[in-house]
Amino acid sequence: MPDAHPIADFGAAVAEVVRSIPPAHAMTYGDVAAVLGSRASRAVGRVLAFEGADLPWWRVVRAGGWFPTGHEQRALEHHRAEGTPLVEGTAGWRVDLRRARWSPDVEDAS
DNA sequence: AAGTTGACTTTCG
DNA sequence: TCGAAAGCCAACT
Repeated sequence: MPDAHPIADFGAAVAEVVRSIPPAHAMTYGDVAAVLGSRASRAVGRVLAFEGADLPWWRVVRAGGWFPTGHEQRALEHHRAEGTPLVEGTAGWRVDLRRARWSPDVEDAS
């Protein structure tokens, strides 16, 4: 698996996974953590808060498809622009994980 | 070295 | 079905 930069930190691994998410798709924090072999969903959020400046963090959502706390509006704008399947709920808009959920190990086998 | 925090998840009431 | 509590992992103090 060719990678331009050395990956040795949890944050770097999270960054790679998030970047591997194609448009119109999304993953949950738990899924990303599972890909890394851990359940550190919280640590994933922490990484996105720091590295997310250059990452499509809006493609990573909470369990159920809702956007991260405090960034719902920001993520919503991105998803509307990307064309991610959204569903309207009483609490607002959420990602339709039934269609948008995606795993990096399915198509990105390199 | 030990305790607290956090862009979370899951289970029990 | 909805709400609160405990659980987990990694980073920071």
